[in-house]
Amino acid sequence: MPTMTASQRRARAKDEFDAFLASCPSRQLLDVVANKWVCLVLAALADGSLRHGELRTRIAGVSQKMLTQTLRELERDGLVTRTVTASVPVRVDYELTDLGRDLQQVLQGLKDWAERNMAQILENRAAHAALS
Amino acid sequence: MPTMTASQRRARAKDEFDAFLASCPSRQLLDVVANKWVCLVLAALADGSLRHGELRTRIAGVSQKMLTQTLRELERDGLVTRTVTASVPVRVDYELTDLGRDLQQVLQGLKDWAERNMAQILENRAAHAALS
DNA sequence: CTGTATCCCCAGAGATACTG
DNA sequence: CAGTATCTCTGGGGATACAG
Repeated sequence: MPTMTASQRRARAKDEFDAFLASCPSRQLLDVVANKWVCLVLAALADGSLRHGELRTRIAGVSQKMLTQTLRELERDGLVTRTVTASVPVRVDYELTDLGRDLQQVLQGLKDWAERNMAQILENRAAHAALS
Repeated sequence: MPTMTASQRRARAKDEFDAFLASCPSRQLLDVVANKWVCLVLAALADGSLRHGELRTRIAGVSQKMLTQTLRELERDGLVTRTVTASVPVRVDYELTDLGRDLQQVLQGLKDWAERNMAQILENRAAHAALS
């Protein structure tokens, strides 16, 4: 029964391959931090806990949906804590855990690099566009 | 003429807002490095130049299309150089520029962090899943 | 070997409206 | 205020075929 066998084999191979990839630590971290909003939330929380609404204000451009979604991920991964204060209205604070703060330090390195070298990159980009 | 005015205002506001955001250096860098393939290519080139095909082999899972596309971006931004050796068959080598090497150093910090702490994150994730 | 051109699909992200 | 639930739609990215 050759029908579909080729594509099935490919699908199978791909699955095994994906499983292999999924076991690489740095790729796993990439899946977490190679995400705009994750980086921005961690940066926003760098200097203290913030409420949901404060985060929304600080991180210009984030939709309410993406913010909540990102916070859920970070909470699940033990990078931020979520504290609910039962009052009216409800108050929810988010704060970096030790692990989260540690990761943020590393990300801060990236931010510093950006501030030092982004201009150069833009310059290269412009030069490249000019002669093309 | 109130018709469409509200949505037009919103669209206008969004454009201005996007323009504002686009001027932030760290966000600009995020647009570059918050990309799986960019990180992986830079990592692959960390210890020397590689040919197109070698990159393809080293970076498991990258499609030919995404590899070329990523390399074009990196070249445009002055992070890698592309050297064509006219022969049969053609040989093309890619190598980090000084700027690219510098950025890679910072990214390496992320990789190191991943190797140290990814297990902890996975543990947190599992614990969180267990009690939900 | 290296790279371009096409087609196509679906996950991701925004918009909107509603609940505790 | 904080969060959930849907709907929609685009564009990123894989597969494929072809070219220098």
